[in-house]
Amino acid sequence: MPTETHENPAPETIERVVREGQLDGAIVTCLAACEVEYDGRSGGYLGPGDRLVVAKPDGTLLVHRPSGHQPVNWMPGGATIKVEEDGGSALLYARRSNPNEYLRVYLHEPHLLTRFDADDTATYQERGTEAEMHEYIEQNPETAIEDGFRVVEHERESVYGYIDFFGKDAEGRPVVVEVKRRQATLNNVDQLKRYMGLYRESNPDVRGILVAPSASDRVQRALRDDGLEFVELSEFAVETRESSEKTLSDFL
Amino acid sequence: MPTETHENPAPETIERVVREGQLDGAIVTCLAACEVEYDGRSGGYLGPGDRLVVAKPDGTLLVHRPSGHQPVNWMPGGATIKVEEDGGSALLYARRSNPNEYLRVYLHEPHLLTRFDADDTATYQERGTEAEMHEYIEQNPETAIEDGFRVVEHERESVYGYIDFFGKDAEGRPVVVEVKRRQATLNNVDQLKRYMGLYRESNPDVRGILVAPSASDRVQRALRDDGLEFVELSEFAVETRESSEKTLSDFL
DNA sequence: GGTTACATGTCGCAT
DNA sequence: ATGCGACGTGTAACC
Repeated sequence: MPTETHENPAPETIERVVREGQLDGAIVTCLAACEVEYDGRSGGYLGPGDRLVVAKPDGTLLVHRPSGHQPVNWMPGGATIKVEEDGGSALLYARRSNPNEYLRVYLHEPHLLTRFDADDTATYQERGTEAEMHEYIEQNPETAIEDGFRVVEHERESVYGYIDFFGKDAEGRPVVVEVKRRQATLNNVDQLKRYMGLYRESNPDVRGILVAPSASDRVQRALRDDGLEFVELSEFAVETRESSEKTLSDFL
Repeated sequence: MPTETHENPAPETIERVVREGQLDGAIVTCLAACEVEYDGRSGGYLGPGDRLVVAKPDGTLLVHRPSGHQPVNWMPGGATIKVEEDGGSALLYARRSNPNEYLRVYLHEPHLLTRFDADDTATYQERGTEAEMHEYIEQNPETAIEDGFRVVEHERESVYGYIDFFGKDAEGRPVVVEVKRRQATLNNVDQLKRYMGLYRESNPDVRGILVAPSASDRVQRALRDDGLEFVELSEFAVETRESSEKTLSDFL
């Protein structure tokens, strides 16, 4: 049994289990009434309440409330986690530098402490990233962008940042392409405009294309107003994707 | 005791505890060897391994590996969580629409199942947000920005969104101020440029200032290239903030 | 370690 | 519901 549980653990038990867990590579969780205090890039205080506290062996510390996707407080991996005594109860204390931050969890009523010697070597396989879109464009430039388009350079570095694709159209005009995997935003238009600034001065003929599965009217209008273009790559839209209810075997 | 634990729970137990937890507002966690499958905005597959699975009563489902701040897979709040039977073992199934997504967690070896009737009504109190920086600028415009600067309008609404500060300099020229609480990015430059576009047409004299604790050379150059300015507000840099090691009493 | 840009970002707010 | 910007964003890639 790779798990270990302690009901209503004493402060010394919490101290020992957390310390050993950090050393042995085990996940330690605590279901507890607690109070939380954070200071660093920002600062915050959370009054008493019941939460799930998770201490991972890489120094990650999470405090989860009964609702919400995100932890209300946390410390990213790399922090050092310790347990101190605070007036008869245990205090989880995580600290890191760069930036200098700390998180304190006062475990007023630790109901359940668990240790899990988790062994997890699998690598996560991901689909549908922007990288896949890039690959598709690189291998099907004419289908993806337009007839006669060819890629000259992928991920071109410039003074203003990285350009997704730099290419030429059928008539030899230079084309700057910015790719987004989600519906395009005004920020994305700005980003393309920023890159355009590099080329328009020396060559007013340069074209700029924003490639995305969709774009709002406002974005499409902003593009037109600046002489830029939008190419809809609907193959990568989420909505239109068949929700095929794959089963596990499809992934193997 | 607001917690309940089940060692090596049977699929029916998992089904019951998760279902009841969702109804009663309890956090249910499971330490288990599992396999995970996700499809929606992106897609992914994670082979067998030991993880911490958390089901919150608001529909949040989290799968945490032994390291890393973020869950490897998740479903945000609002999803419906169910447990199905899959060849003798339990399958946690979360689904939501808009966007259409699902997450499946095949609990091959559920070591420990816990239920926590968490009662958490405290509100999180935050300090050090961008709002504080705005307050500082509003109350110390000349120290923060430059001699003779005065705020005409805070959070001015424009066609393109809200401008942090609209003001006048010592010579009466209009000034658009964009405030960032972290090191400025190229995106922030873009944003300021977008706002500037509104005013430059009618008044080419208008100045644009990006205020942030720091900015890279490239960002400063991008600003200069567009006739914009950078003001370093180092008072709000995290590094220089004294890490004063407050205690709990300081917050009360 | 710094800079840059992506992310299943999530979250909150305003239309 | 959708659009838009902030976030203690985290995270990887590149230098």
